[in-house]
Amino acid sequence: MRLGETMLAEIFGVSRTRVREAMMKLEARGIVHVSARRGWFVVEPSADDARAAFHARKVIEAGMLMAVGTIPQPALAALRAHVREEEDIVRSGSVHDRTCALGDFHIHLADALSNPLLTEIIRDLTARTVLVSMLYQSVDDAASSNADHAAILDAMEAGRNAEAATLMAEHIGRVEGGLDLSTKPDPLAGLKEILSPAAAARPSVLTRSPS
Amino acid sequence: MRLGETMLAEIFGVSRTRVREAMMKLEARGIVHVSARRGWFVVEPSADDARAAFHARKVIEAGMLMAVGTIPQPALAALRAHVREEEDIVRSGSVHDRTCALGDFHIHLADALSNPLLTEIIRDLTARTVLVSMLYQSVDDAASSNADHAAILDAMEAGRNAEAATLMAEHIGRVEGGLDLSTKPDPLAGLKEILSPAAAARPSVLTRSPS
DNA sequence: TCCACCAATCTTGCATACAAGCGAATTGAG
DNA sequence: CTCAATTCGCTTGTATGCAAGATTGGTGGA
Repeated sequence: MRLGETMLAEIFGVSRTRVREAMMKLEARGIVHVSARRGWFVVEPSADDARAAFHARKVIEAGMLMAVGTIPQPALAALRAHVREEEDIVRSGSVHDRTCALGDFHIHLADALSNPLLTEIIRDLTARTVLVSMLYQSVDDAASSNADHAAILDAMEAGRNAEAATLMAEHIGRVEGGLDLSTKPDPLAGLKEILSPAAAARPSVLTRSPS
Repeated sequence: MRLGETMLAEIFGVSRTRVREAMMKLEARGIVHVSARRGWFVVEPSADDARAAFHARKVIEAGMLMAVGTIPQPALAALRAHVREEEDIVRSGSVHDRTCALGDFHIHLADALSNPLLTEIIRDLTARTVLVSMLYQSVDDAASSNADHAAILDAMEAGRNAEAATLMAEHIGRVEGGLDLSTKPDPLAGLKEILSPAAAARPSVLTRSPS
């Protein structure tokens, strides 16, 4: 999926300079990469890259849950509200909406439990794994993920943070397990929907750039 | 500490375009920031930023040790060699060499235990906390840090990963505790030495850019 | 008919030129 | 003497121009 500088410059009505800047920012976040004198491409993570991203998420998100002390009541309530909203979207939303809602849970969790720095790291890692899911034709068992989120939140509300951490690691492992990392990726499987203009009109914390 | 584009362009014999690109890469990694039409500056993390960076390191590095299974013998041997080298440098090296050697331990550890993605994240976070240490006049108890590293490695060699994780969290907490986060930072405390040409001649995994 | 080679075209990489804005120094008034 | 306002210079922000390289289409030969 090639992203030509000139093309993007025309689409957005800016000069190539600004397009290049934006691309290099995205490159630093691991979303696109540049092939010398050939152009910019949305990254197509290898199976190893995919495993690395899921492993990093397990380590960081479980570590975060282990490290946190008591969680403020309002934060728990906000997360519970998100999970409930998630449930609705899983039932009736589009693939894109489901993907965003499920990803947002992890980011909101990080935001509630930790600091902006870790949240940003988790945001980029989540975006990476979402990309992987698109590439490797995930089974996309959204209902199961939603149930996992609810269970994690249950443990947190009960003050069993260690259990929540274990559940989180298992949950991320389950998402990874739903992928077929043995076959070659299908380059354009679901990317078009994720990156479509219609999708851009419904922003998510996943696609929002760090402030 | 201002970094003029023109000045850097002359020093490195390239055009401002390339300097700007490099600066924006560094900005994405949280090393420098740009003030509109005033120039680029090495970041001066606030006390809150400093705490966030140490917290993130605790979560990630402890989480990594918790998640790892059995560690290959050669990796342990390499780490042991590093700790011994570290001991020599702590005894006889300059402040700069000590800082780099102590930081390198964490990066080599990540490299041995985990994947390139996590290693890169930890590298940037470590660079950030080193910057903080320079700014906030750390007590710089290098010998104590070296002993901590040895103890962490002891636990790993004995297969007590959970204990290693705890020790790591305590170690990072100790480094953080050695800082005086209540006073205003001294902008140029030790930065000049770290960023000096002489220092650049002795590269470290800390300063090396991600490949 | 198929393959190899060559040229034309398109793309990025990099430097330079111009515009816009912030800051410091100077000048004037109180 | 002090303080404020204005102007000048230096810095970044942005666009454009040119060169190097890769890809693709065409052509010639086997």
